[in-house]
Amino acid sequence: MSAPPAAVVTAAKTLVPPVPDDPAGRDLLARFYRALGDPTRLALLAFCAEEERTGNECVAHAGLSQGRVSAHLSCLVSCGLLEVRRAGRFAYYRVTDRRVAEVVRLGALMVADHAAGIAACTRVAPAP
Amino acid sequence: MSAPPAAVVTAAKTLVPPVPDDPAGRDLLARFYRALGDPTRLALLAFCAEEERTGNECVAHAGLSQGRVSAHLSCLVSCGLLEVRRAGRFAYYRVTDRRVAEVVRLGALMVADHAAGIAACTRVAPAP
DNA sequence: ATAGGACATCTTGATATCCGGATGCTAGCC
DNA sequence: GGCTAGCATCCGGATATCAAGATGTCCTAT
Repeated sequence: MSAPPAAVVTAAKTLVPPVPDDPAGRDLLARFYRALGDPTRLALLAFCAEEERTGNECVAHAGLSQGRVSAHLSCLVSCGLLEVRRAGRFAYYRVTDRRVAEVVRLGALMVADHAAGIAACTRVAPAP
Repeated sequence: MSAPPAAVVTAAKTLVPPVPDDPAGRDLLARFYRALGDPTRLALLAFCAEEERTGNECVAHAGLSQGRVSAHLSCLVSCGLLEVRRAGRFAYYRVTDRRVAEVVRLGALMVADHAAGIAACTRVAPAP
């Protein structure tokens, strides 16, 4: 009798990264989700998913101060959720990674099923 | 010529919820991702994905105070990421929704591609 | 009935994150 | 050269979230 197909098992483990075992890896993953955990950034993601947008367009759409929107956009870019293209004095932002839409789609589906509980979750502190 | 298949389009919109237009909906979605945005909760999710775990087992695994771990577990339950089964004085926690694993898998994939940027992202404030 | 274990909740600090507004930097126009 | 527009970054101030430790509640065993 032959040994089990170890190579396949190894490949599966590599292709499907679980929650990391090391604290540093978990912290990175948590940071990634926190980048998605702000309503303004979600609105900007949706806005830049439709088509390429300039910084000023994003400011107008978000309705916040220019400095704050710029910081949000920088966050989204460095976390890999948004891409930026520089041309002259303009910056064009856009969603290019299909996985972003997938993550948002799954999140929206789960929120639809648990809206009441999520709204009630204070995450640790009681309501004032 | 006939009208476009409006029914299909409507169905698609319903089946694939995008980022909500209303601020309240976006806030709910953001809250959901923030539930995933903590290293301790991610560790608990992974722990309870393997098999059913009691509260005390979770406390031992997380290495935090019992009260804190209980609050984290409550958060995960009310956000639909974890399910709880009560039996006597014990509480058994478990991941049952396949979408949880999907969201985590996608997040881990994106983190693998943007680890450096995520680690550098301060989300708004400069490094101390 | 009483004692002890398993969970949930409350209180009190310490941090992280958010915000508007001011300041700085570079590109394009007169 | 001098000016203005588009972005990025810095500066406090307000709020949300996290953590430990104490306290309360319910269940089980003696």
